[in-house]
Amino acid sequence: MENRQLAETFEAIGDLLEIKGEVVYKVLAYRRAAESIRSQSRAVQDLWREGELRSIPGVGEALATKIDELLHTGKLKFFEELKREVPVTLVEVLRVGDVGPKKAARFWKELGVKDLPGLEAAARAGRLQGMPGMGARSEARILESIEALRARQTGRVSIARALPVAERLLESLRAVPGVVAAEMAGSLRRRRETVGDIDLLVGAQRPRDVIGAFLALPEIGRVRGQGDTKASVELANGLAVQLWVHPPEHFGTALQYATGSQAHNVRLRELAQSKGLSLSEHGFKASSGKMRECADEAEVYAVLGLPWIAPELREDRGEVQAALEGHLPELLTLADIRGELHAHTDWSDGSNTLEEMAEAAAASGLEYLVITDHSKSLGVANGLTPERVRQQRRKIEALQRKLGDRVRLLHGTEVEVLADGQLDFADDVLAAFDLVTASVHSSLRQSRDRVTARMLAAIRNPHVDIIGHLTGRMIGTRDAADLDLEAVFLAAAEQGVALEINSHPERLDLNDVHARRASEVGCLLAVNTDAHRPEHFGLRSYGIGIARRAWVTRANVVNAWEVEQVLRWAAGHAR
DNA sequence: GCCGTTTTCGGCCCGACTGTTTTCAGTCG
Repeated sequence: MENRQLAETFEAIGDLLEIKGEVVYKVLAYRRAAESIRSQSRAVQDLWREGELRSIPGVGEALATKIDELLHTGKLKFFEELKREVPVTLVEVLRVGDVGPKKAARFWKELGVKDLPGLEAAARAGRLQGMPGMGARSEARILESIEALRARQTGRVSIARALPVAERLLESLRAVPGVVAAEMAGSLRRRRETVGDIDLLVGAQRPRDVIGAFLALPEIGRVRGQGDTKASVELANGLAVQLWVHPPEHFGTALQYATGSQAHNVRLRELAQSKGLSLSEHGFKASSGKMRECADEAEVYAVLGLPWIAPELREDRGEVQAALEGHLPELLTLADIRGELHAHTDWSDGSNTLEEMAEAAAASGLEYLVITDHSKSLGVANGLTPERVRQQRRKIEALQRKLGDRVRLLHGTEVEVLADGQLDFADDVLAAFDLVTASVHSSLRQSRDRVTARMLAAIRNPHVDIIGHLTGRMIGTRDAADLDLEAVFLAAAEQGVALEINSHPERLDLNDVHARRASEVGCLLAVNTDAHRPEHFGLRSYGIGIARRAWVTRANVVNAWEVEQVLRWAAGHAR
């Protein structure tokens, strides 16, 4: 059983317990454990075999026993009994805005509502209004929320879709009179791979004026709520946006609060309490009632005795402890990247010529570019035969003479790892490349053992330098291949083979949790764009976000090295 | 249900907004 399934089980238990009316701290304990399991860099199943379940934060005696039962039998009696008590389909009702555990429980007990269609039918029939504390407006609001939920399909959107929208909104807000600062916050600022909504924070003396100006923007579709300091809207394009406005004097605490994550904020507030302070978005309140405001975010951390923590780390994955101990990593930045190791041209499935891609690389400030067109078996991508590989090499050499020292071109390949684990080029063909990336594009649904064996075979081929987009997942559309990641990471570390963080926003593969584990066991990484056209070089910032979320530093990122070091490594890491 | 340089028992973050309320519960982030 995978971490994701364990986390989902505990999450469902938390929801059902909450509907049942269990004490809130027990509910929170299940949720915290679920989140902790989700962000575990190792497979819980492995920890279980090693008897290390209790090392997972938030897992105590009771939950360790439950994990043990789940992994032994695939089932959990406690959960099965709970489902007999409370219909598990009620969990979907909680996803409706303005419906929480209390209302869900009452709809169920008093109206017999067991699932989402049941709730909708009850609302349409006017059966919700008239219940204590519920009027016609509450009922209409719930119907609206159900429709919004259906229209959005999945609740989360790609960071690449949300980020440009957020930037345009910030530009509009900065133009509003009285606005002295406007920043994005929330999961967007933390650079999660997908975001549930866009969170924006503005610093201004007269918040109400800013909110009025914001609600008048042409992009706004529907206003979900508004007050003196915050507004919640849905844009015409369906994205949800939240705006907070605070006076500049406490912009720092407000930005810290709005950035989250919630679990990170809870840690900070606990830390504040231990110093006799109460931390909120408005500032630190001493027991005397005296407020200490922070205009700057770094000051918030300083008051707590911490160095500033980069937003990408704020997931309650050990960053507060690391900050307390002075062990925060010096994170990779976009400026650290010197070269691109994975790019395609019209020789295979890219859109542009060698020369156009080389010019674009030079223009974007890259020192070197490795051309890695596909190999012959990837027919849909017009993969290269060995003969075309030789032709391409001559072209690249000629182009290099023309380019001079503006950008260094290297000849590489993205060679297919075939269904049987063989590579798509013979060893003598592979040996002639400057750099070899091996990737899987098909037969991703093979059994765990077979996919893992293919990857291990590729890693152990002495010519392979990098494994491209390891799991093959496409966010929201294709699941990751079932792989023994731990075995792959250990083999890659041993062979000195680098693992790619593919920056394409639909891939982001490795993801943050996996990249962190790979890095922990000593793997080299490469933050590549897999560019198929010049604009794609700009996607690297998304890969950098993942690398930072994975606590990655410059030293073990191959394309942060100078080109000569890359070539020495490519020539010599195999044993 | 978890957890411990205040504790192995008694705590467990903090505030805004909404709707339907004459003072607050529920939801959300």
